Amino acid sequence: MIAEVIVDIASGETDRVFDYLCDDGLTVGARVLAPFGGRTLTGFIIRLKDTAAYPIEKLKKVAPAPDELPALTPECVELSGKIAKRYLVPRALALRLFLPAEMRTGKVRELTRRYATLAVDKEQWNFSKTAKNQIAAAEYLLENGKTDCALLNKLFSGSVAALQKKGYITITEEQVRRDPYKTIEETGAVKALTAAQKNAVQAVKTDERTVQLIHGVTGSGKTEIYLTLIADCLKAGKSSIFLVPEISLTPQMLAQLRARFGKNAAILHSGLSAGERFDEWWRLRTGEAKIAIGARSAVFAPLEKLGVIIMDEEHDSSYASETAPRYNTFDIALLRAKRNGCKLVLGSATPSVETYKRALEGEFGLIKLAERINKRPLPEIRIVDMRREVRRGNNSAFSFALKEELEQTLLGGNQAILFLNRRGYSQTVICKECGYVAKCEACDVSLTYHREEDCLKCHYCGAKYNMLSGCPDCGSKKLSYAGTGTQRIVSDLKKLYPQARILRMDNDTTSGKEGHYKILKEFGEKKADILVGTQMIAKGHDFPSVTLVGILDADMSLHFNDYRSGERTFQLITQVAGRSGRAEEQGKVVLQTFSPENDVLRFACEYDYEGFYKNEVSLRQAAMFPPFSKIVRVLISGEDNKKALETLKSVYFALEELYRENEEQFLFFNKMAAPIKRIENKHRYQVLMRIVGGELLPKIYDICAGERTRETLVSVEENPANLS
DNA sequence: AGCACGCCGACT
DNA sequence: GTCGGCGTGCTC
Repeated sequence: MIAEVIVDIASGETDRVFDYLCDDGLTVGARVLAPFGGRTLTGFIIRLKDTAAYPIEKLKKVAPAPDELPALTPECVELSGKIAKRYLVPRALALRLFLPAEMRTGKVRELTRRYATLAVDKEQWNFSKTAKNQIAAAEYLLENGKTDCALLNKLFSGSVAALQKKGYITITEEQVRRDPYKTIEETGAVKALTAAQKNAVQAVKTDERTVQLIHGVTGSGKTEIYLTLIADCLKAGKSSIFLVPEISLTPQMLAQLRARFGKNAAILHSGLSAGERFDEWWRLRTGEAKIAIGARSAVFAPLEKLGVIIMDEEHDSSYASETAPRYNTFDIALLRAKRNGCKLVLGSATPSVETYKRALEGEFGLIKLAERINKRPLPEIRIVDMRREVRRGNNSAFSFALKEELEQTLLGGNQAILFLNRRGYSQTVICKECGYVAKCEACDVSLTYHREEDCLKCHYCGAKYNMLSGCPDCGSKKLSYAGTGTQRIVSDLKKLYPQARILRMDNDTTSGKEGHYKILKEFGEKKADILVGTQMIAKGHDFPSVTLVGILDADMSLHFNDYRSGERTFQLITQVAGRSGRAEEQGKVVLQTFSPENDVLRFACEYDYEGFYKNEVSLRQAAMFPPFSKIVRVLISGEDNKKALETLKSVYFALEELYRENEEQFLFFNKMAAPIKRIENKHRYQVLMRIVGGELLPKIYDICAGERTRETLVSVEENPANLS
């Protein structure tokens, strides 16, 4: 047999099929050891055939890798091809997505355990009278049968070796899976579904459209719908993928899944040890577990016969990959759903504008859950005008109203969360007196302050503006272009409330994966009164004692230099508000802003998604931003600046031809340095386009695929989540 | 990605 | 005269 093999080297030069001889019995998707230019590499069989295009006498032979099954399913192999093409990455890189990283390094192996079985009948026993432990161990084996050697040694102080030496027992080795759930308490019984939930389940199953969007307010019981869908698949012998945002993989959720599905569920998350992740992956691959739960990478779970794919919190930005291949979880999920003939269920209280539009237009099924399960009202959101605070002489980060509420909360023995919205390094210029925000004249997107050039830039068209010396609207000199950090907030709070216990959670305080969890746990155990943090505290845990949420600077998100800033802000406020008042007591939210009249904030305060959507969609249409157009960014990066520039020029000229021929489909077309000019010593340039209609995209991909060189990377992104 | 092959400057 | 710099090409 001849095997087409992709060698596991992520480079353009080796990114092609190599033919090898192979023994029968090897299948597509199997990992192999391939002799390649003097060394031996791991490779993947992507096709089997009888004849080779390459001279047959020059073919070398692959050896099978020691896997218990072919590492990849045929579906994975197929999908990797599409991913490589779509995201312009070497096939090897696309294939790697489907394997746990641990498998490539080879450092982690299957765990085996030794078991002892009695080999001699009791009549033939001939122990010395002093060997009390050996006799006891033998008796134990007689009674209990096959026993773990480690246990036997523990019970009868190291008698295994002696028994083995004398031939009384035989030792067998068996593979065991590591158990990552030791610390998870199983809670949460199966709850009866409400009529609305039953209808939703039914609608998902009967509607013929592949994608189904469940739009349900916070607390409308979406999780129970997901679990029912998964349980039904399991009954039918089918598997499921349950995708959740990065941090939402909370202990509560894990406990529920564990209680409901036991060992049928495999959890893939970053908190697992390498060995655990490896074993969980294999449990899915062998079919021991039929449910994969995890963040975006779980969309690559090696499951066959998929019955449903669920994407909870569909709008969450963590579903977009930030490293090559920069895939969109939704796109991959849709490919898999179509190929498996199963449903892709999206769920959110605040769907992304794009998704909701497609649902309204009938492309996706739309299921609405308007009522909360417990019928309790959502917390009241109170807008505080920070301009007035400044005029009244309050220059601190806390409004009078917030301070009042904080005092009430502390007095009542409850907890508060203060939310600070600092995003990356981007800085927006805002007038502290009138709320004016510097925006691009051409794009209607907030400008970003660049310190090194002391200027303002638009990240969508590259336009440069001089830094303002005062507010163009009111003339005030009180311009602010830096948000207050969490550290500063905490020290101010300590001065205000010396007796309060305060926890801080941001990138600095949460070292490692355990960091988040530890801080949240402490707060959950009421070891602190106030939690101060960035967006990472917006999702996740339920804190029953939290009755106050303060959003300190809603503007930071509102005026972020992204056309989706309104959408993000609405989502954020809804999510953060959901943290307040989870138990008996009614929760409150104080929202501080310099733009209190802003539509997005108004709609968010009333939990009016429909209103927000209508408003947002008309804005997007007027400005011709997605979903009415597509932003396409071609990013060119390379260590050698000269070569990167050469590639940029070459890409630009090739694309320019396309632009000239189809000018009516382009709203914008230009080349520029990327907003972050260098990352990891790689110089970055981009060609930015805004196009209407989808016909040009494949051509853009084709052009860019041909421009990849040895030293420069070319990637294409559609509606990138950020333009850094 | 690596490794070999191959063509030009500073040394025992 | 050689040792070694890393530019270019190849790996089934």
